[in-house]
Amino acid sequence: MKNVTIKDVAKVAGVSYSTVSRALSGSREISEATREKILAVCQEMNYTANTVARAMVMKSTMLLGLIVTDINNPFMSELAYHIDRQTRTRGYNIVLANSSKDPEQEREAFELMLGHQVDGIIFCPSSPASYNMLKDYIDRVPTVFLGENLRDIPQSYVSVDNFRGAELGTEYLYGLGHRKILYFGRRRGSTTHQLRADGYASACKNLGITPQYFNNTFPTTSIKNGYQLAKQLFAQEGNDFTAIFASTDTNALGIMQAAEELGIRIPEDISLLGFDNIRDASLPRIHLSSVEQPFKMLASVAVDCLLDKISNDQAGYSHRILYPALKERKTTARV
Amino acid sequence: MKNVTIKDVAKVAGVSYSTVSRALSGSREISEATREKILAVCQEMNYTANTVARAMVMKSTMLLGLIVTDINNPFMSELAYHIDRQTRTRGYNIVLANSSKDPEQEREAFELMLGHQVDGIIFCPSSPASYNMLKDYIDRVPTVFLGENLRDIPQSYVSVDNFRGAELGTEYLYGLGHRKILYFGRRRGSTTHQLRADGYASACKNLGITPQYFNNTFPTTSIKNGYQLAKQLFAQEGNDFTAIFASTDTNALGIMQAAEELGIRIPEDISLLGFDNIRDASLPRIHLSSVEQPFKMLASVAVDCLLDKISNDQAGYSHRILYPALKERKTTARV
DNA sequence: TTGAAAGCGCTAACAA
DNA sequence: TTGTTAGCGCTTTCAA
Repeated sequence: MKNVTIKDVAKVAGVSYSTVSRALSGSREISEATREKILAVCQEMNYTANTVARAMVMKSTMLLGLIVTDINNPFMSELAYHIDRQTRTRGYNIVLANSSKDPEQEREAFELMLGHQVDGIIFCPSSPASYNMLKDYIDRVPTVFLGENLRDIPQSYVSVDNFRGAELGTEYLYGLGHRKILYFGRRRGSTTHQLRADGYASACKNLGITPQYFNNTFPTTSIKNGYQLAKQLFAQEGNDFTAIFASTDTNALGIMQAAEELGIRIPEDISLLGFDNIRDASLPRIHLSSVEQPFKMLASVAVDCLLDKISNDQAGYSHRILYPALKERKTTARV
Repeated sequence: MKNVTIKDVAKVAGVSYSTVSRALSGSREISEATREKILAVCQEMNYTANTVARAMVMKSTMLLGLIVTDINNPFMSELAYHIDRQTRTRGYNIVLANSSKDPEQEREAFELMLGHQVDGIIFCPSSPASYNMLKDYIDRVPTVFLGENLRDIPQSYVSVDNFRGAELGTEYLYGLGHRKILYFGRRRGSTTHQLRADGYASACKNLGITPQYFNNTFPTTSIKNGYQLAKQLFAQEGNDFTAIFASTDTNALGIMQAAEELGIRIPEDISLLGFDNIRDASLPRIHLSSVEQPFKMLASVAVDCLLDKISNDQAGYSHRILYPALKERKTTARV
């Protein structure tokens, strides 16, 4: 399985190997005749340029690292898909790593990416705490954080406007006639979640309604956790709400599952609104209304931001906050 | 952002750079004292070995290509997750590419992977036709096909036993009392789909029931296509079945959507069985019964198979066919 | 046990 | 327009 190199091509074409390099790189300092001859030989010999060797001298691998918590998570695979599309058209390839939300694995992933000399990293952190832990790495390679709002951290990140999204959702529910809205899944240790809870609180205040919270006691958010939480919620006395605003779609799905078991009808008995608009939300029978993260846009802004950083070392950093939109489906109804 | 190299370390440690290399590679021809000193310096200087340079001389990048049709597809992201886990523990990283089921993009992906000198490729082809089209590439790099059964093609692949899976599903439905079972989504151009349809036919024959088919006229399988097909199915005259066996879960989801619109109740009016057991099948309100692909096992067998091939060029090829299992949920009921 | 030097496949500066 | 050569960061003989 010996690969054919530029030297093999040169030998066959009867030129020096730097001439072959020129032909391949589209240099103008070469005659049209030689170029064509060389290109023909390349074709014939099935020559594929060795990007690794090129990387050594160019100091660019055309590889971008993508560190996600879990590619299996629809939120992440949605982003990954768009990131791959965006970068491929610009000649970059993606090196993927899952962190499983484990800081140690995040560190490992960075280490690996650096070893592979990726030109930059798109990093979906497991929590804002990742920033401090990985600061040293981030100084060594252009990095943009994606998905998590890191507030005033001096690094580039792109995120949806979580505060505004929560306001939007609350206002929407209010518009449907709901006055008793429970915010489900407030969680510590995540700026994103903090902002969402704050947005909800702010909207409640403006609307003149009383905020109610049911907190997420788990360190992460998943359907399963949402389900267990929801069971607790529904089991407790004195509930008084007509709508639930779930902090994430996965939480909302957990609520649906609990409601289903308990015979609580959605939206007849309570309305349910999610946040993220993951693919699952649009599935038949689910039809989850949700505050939408503009995945494609998030991906493309993150990619642009990273490539900017790569081509211009001194560019500083930027925080790009995108607007969410409301996706109305069938889990929300007028009171 | 200049990276520290082995030479920088050597200078600080006061040794030659080949000594540093030895310390790092765990060579025994070095004194314990020097090794420790060097390792300490590496630590202190934040040295990360340049895998690219190492790859040049070792002729191994420790990179594996993963070509999927679409990482956004739960079937694929499921596999990708497990593949990443499996390979990471063995020191490999994943370069990801989406083909969008487009043969031209598959070719491009191979070209890119070869350029990056990946040590091997796990390839989830869009169709069996991919094999012929990409034969030349496959000769140049260890490759294993995943997900699609390529029958007697002289290349390694790992796949579930689609024939047996379809038999299993049919038998299960029969056991529930169903005698009129419609096979939904038979499609040309995919061995996988052919085998599933054949397995169904075989089971029908053994069971003494009459097979009924509703063909997929689209070139691909998706919820949307399944939905459109199902609308056609339900609109036609003379339907006579109590259960539908969908060729894939995505098709089944499409059927659910159509049934929902039309007020057809599942499983009260008809039972519905899927194939693949993608993550969506287990969602609340969906509860799709399905023939399960053992994703984790598929991934780990594919990884083993590929690493085998990489370490032993002459290993020939192998076809690994895994057993499916039946996952019973709530879309299937006794007649 | 350590150092010197060749070479992996390529690009780019310099010569011709 | 083309060829020669140095060198990217590393591993690995071969000498010392």
